[in-house]
Amino acid sequence: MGRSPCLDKDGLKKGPWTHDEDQKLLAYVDEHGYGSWSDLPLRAGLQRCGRSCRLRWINYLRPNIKRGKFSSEEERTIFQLHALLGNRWSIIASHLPNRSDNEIKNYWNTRLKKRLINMGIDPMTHQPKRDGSNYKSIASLSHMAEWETARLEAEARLNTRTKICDSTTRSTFNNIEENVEVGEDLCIFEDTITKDNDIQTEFSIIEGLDELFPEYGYSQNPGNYSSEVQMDGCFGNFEDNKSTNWNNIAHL
DNA sequence: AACAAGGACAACCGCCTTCCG
DNA sequence: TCGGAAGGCGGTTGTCCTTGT
Repeated sequence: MGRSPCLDKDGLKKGPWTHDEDQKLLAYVDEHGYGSWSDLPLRAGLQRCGRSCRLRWINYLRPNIKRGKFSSEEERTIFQLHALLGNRWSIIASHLPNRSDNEIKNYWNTRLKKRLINMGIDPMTHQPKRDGSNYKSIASLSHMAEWETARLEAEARLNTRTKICDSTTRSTFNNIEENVEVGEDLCIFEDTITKDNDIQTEFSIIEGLDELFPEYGYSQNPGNYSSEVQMDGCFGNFEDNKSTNWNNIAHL
C-alpha cells in the first residue's frame, strides 16, 4: 500500500519502507537510541531523510506501538477529546496509550468523522446540523465553528460539574465562573493557548481535561498544560507520569 | 469477469516552534 | 538579538484494496 518507491533530487529514497530499511532503523535505534534524526540516516546506513526516519519510528517501529482496530473506549476518548481540543492529534494521542497521532488522525478522517456526519452531527462543532445553508456558513468560518465548539463544551462542563464536583472544588470553580460568562474569552481557539494569556479560558480547557482524565491532575498543573511542548511528543502513555512531574516528561 | 468508485492508510509536504551558536 | 537548523504538527496526497454494478 502507499506510494511507489522513488528517489528525490538529493538521492534520498521516498515512498514505502522496506523490511530491510525497517531492520536497519530498528537495529540502529536499539543500539544507539533515537534523537538527532538528521544524523541518523547516515549513521544507520539509510538513504532516507531524518524526518522520514522519525516518522517511521514514531508511527510503526517504536516499542509497544499499538495498531489495528480501535476499541469502543478508544473511540469514545477520541470523540470527547476532539470535541474539546479539535484537531490536536498529538495531544489526543497522548491519552490513547501507544497509539500514534497519525493513526488517530487517519481513523478520525476515514471513519469517525463520517460516522458523525451520517448521524447528522457536524464533526467540526460536535452539534446536530442545522439546515444546509446554516451549516455551510458555519463551515466556511472555521473560527466561528471552533468558538461554538468551545462554547458548547463549556456549557457541557458546567452541567457536568454541578454533578461531580465536591464542595471545595466547586466553590473554586464558582468563584471563577462568576466572572466568566459561558463562552466568553474563547478566542484562544483561533490560536493555540500557548499564545493566549487568558487564564480563565485556559482554565476551562483544563477543567474539561480534568473531567475526562481526573487521574492526570491537569488542574493542579495549569501552567504546565499551557506549555504544549510538554504534552507534544509525549508518546502514548501518561500512566507513567501520573505523579505529574510534567517538567520531566520525556519527549523525542 | 471486468470495470468504476469509494475507502483505507502510509507517507510526504509546508508551516510553525524551538533550539543553539 | 538574530538567523539557520532541526523537530514537531496537521493537512493532504497517492496508491492499493474492497465493494458494488
